[in-house]
Amino acid sequence: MKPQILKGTRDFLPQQVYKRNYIFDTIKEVFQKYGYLPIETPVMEHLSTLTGKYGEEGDKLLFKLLNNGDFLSKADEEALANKDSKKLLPSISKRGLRYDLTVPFARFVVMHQNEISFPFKRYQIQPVWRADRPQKGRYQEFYQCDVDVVGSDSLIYEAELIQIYDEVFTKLGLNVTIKVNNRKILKGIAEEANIGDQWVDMTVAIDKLDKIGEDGVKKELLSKGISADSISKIFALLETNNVEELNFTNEEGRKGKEELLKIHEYLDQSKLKNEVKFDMTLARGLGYYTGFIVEVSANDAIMGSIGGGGRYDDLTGVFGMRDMSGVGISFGAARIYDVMEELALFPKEITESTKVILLSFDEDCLIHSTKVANQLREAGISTEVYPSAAKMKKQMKYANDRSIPYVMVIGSDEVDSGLYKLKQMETGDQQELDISEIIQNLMS
RNA sequence: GUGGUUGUAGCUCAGCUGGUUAGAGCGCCUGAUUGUGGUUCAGGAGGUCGUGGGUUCGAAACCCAUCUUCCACCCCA
Repeated sequence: MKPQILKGTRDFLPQQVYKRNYIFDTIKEVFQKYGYLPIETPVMEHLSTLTGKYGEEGDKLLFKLLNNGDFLSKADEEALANKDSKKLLPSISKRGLRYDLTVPFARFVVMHQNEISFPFKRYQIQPVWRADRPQKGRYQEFYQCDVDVVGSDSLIYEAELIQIYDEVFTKLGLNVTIKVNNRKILKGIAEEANIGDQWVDMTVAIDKLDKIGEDGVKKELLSKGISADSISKIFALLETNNVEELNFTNEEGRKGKEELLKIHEYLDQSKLKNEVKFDMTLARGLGYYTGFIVEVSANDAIMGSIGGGGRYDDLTGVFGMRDMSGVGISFGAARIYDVMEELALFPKEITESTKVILLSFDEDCLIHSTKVANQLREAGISTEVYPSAAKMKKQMKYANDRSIPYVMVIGSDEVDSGLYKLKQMETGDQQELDISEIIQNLMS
């Protein structure tokens, strides 16, 4: 049998796991500093929990799990006979893999509302699955790192989350641009152009501005039945780069403008290292965002967004809990990884595990090595023993290949004298020291 | 889901319009060096040409299917 891995999924080698953990650890450290609490949810959910939350496209990208047991005997016979997959589905699949962390979180909040205090600040780092066609930086299985707050509509959290983005990416050594906008502004623009009911169409179109250009967007808007008059009004408003200069005659737009200004006021109290840019063409797909929206892209690499989020006024509504406003952001760990790899931003130390390895000349020395190794481990030093008295060249090569920074060579002379040779692999320097000196050396 | 693209040694790739025994570089193994890795030199191992079918006297090459890679769209982290 030929070993194979599913498309869009990957194995992780030790070095890669170290690097990924470095990203996770950095993110967690910042999350915790702002008082966010960790939770986890199952990889599987009721299919009904997931469907209908991500739009029609999203439903297609959900991984569905076939029911266990004799699923065919319970299948919808009519749908089966007609080969109507869509109709057949509910009768043969009741479970699906989670598509993101936000919807399971909404379910979590409703189910545990009496066990948590609001505003509830949580973070969650777990894999999600999408049956998308894979490309570079796009996988079928990938980790998301989400931070959300539910139970408060205070704009302080919008500012806080931007600050978290800034802090995490600064720590990782990535230069990023944090683009912000507000769905209410987009609605406001649509209303100014008298196409309030078509604001979603408009939003989808202008989101593509940097991709298909002004003419492309105009064409798409026309095809949606939006008048040339409305289109010129929309573009007149989009010219504005400064939030303050935006003048709305409708309530929705004014509200969006006020919110953004307030967020900036809060942000003025912190010193951000990265640019926060108001971008009216930022739309973001997910249907449930209602106010603030944000997206992060790396400045020094060509990659889609490496993070995004926004506010959703009524996420828990579908689960029967009203008036629960939430705001959250997500970090795309796999893409951050790819960008950091491309820019060689991972510190060298993070992939180091074993600090020293003991090499022995014969079986007696090997026994002595295990004793020395235990002394080192007791001192908290990560130590390995080469498992046989193979040729020194072979043992050395192993240490070299594993990038173990120090080796100790144990022969009969060393066993007798209690003085061991400690060799630093990078420089090739070798010193003769006793065990306590070696411990001292390796601890520093 | 639509259109395109890719797959040959562990890795990166060459292999002419179908024609003997499928190559290179790097890596790997052994030795030069029986108490010391990285450099050098010598030798060696390693391939169902993604998989299944078809065309042909003959297929890595042509055709079909399928899986995979990457790209554009859609959407998104």
